[in-house]
Amino acid sequence: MMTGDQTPLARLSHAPSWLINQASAHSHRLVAERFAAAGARGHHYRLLAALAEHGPASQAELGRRTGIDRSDVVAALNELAGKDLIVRAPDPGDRRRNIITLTAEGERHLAHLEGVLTQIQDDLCAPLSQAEREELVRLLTRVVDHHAQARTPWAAES
Amino acid sequence: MMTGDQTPLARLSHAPSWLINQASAHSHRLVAERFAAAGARGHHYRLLAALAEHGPASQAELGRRTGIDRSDVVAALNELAGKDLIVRAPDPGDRRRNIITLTAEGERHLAHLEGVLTQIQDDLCAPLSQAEREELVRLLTRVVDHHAQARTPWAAES
DNA sequence: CCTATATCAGGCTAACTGAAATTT
DNA sequence: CAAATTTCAGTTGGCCTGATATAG
Repeated sequence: MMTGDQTPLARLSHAPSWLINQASAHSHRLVAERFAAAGARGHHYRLLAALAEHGPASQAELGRRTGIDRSDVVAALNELAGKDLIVRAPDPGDRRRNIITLTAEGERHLAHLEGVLTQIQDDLCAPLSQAEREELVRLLTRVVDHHAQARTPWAAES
Repeated sequence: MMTGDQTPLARLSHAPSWLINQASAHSHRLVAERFAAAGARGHHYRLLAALAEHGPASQAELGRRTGIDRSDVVAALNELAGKDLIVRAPDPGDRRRNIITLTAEGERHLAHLEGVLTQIQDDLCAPLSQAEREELVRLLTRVVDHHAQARTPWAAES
């Protein structure tokens, strides 16, 4: 005892990069826990959502849409295919590619995960008002877009 | 060709948890790159900063201050001790503990890392005005505090 | 010849768990 | 006895590189 001083670092705790990392750690834990309870993991949701939103695609396309690395796309799709949530089929028009398609079961699973994610957002942003949540989204979007653009010049805006 | 659709997911891209993770990934990469160039890593800075700010402490105390896991504190302190940036000494008043102290070289190294971190913050928040940066810090602080408190009730406010 | 795709093998950091030995 | 501290061994997820075979 005699410590008593458990306040997090004063200077560090005002640093955006520290705050973002801390917030990310909490978000990450929430996502991991809740998705694990639903039998999924972060990458699974991203891939299913990308398929639902923009339709069937090659694996490379999915990687671009979701920001998931090509290697991890392969592994995650293996798991999703093992649960019959997606189907891999060769592209007749370009035999290098696999066309990935959502199955009916994949759509059901995705719908379930959407609900889980909504709850996660709500818990994560619990201390913020609706207006503040929107402001947070707006600010983070600017930051993320700025750096995403710097890293992937091919992803130029429309 | 014919893909053209490289827009990130519309729904997902408005989700706070996704944005926070993306922002964290960018921040993480910046920190890793810049700190690696300075011969350090994320945990090193946090530990050195905690020592500078609140003075010498046991390893468990450092873990609480910085949010770094007990196991990782051990490993990071080993590396810092190997560079003579900190000193481990047994606590005469409680022989379970090590008292960790910054060396003069550790203070110099920390000062250097502070500069590196300042630059990182600036690059990370480049697209935001000063007022927006403060707002971002304010919002994230609320979120982080809320979840930190839920997880570590021992860290009650003063 | 150069590029794109899918795949595999593996590295690295961060977050974490479990267990042990020691001390309080 | 229970609890705290340090330490080690090991897992997991996410991000990443490099190499390969195949196809455009």
